[in-house]
Amino acid sequence: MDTATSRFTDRMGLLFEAEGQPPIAGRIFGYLMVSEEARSLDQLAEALRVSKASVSTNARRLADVGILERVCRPADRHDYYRVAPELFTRTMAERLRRWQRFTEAVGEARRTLPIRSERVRARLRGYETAYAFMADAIGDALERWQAGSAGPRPRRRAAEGQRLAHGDGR
Amino acid sequence: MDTATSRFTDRMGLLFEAEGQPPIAGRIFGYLMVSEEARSLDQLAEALRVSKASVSTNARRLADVGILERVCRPADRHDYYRVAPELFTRTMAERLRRWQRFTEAVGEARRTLPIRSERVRARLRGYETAYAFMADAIGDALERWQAGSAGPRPRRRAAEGQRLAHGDGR
DNA sequence: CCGGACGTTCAGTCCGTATTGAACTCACGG
DNA sequence: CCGTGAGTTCAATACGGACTGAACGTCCGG
Repeated sequence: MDTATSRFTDRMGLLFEAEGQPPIAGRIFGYLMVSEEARSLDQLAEALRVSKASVSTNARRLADVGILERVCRPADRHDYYRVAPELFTRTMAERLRRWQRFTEAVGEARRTLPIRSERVRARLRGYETAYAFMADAIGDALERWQAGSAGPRPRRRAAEGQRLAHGDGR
Repeated sequence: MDTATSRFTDRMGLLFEAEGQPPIAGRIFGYLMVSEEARSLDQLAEALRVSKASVSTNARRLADVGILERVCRPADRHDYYRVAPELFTRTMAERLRRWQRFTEAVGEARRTLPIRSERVRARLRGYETAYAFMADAIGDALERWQAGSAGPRPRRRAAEGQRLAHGDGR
């Protein structure tokens, strides 16, 4: 693996670490992102210089979450992994679930906690509606995206995607 | 602190931990969410049964990130903390930044890595546009929320992509 | 039946980091 | 000037979890 790719995988490892996940998971993910074909556990272990045990557990976990996909080939005893085809919608859905967990916790608190202050009650209600609003918006956007990208081979890139300046943060 | 509230704060601690942040930070946040008034460091330390040192560092960090707000009262040497008034938009903006960091990493990889496969290039482009699209959608929703929360009941489901003027300086 | 090549599991180690008690700084009041 | 009370900083500790090497189970080809 060349040094540029290694830098990229390490960066992904850091991003994953910042999200509370093991760094190796991020590095696996990064490596598979820039891999043409699916990779076996041995390939991953060798490319990332980590034990096969780590690769095994982490890759499986990533597959459980829906970030990776395990693919088996006939007459081949290896397991291969690649980034899930529906990566974007899956991760977005997962993010949505986290927000909903937060919103649930707030809602349950508002309903069950002995809160005397009306101001606090109003505040909690405000959080609930705000986060519900955002979850709603994200759900809508997801649907729009799926509707747009589900069509037969979008020949032109979605114009919306180009509108946000996200580059040159260096 | 009653047991129900304690359960809630612990739950927040777990949620924060799942996000890769110290549990005490989450518990402070949870406790302040259901507090009528701002709380001093001592009050927090006593309510959560943790050292004042932890409360000090964690509360300050939360304030740095914009989740809490430190409020000083005249003729009172205590520091008080409360949840930031703009909590929702702040956390949402932070989340947006994280997505952009990811998108940046992907974009940089696409531009600088020696990728031979055209399929991989296309895949990375796809990620970029997808995540940029979502960031855009979230930005729009945020603006709608901010515009609406000042006025009456912003309850509105956007059926199709509706573009509002971006004022993006904040 | 073997032997080898897989992936998985598990005890052990190592490292980071959350948390703490104590020391420290600083401002104010007397 | 002290002494008190506030927040901060720091060295030490405890804890969790990531990672590993080795053992294990399993399937396949011979």
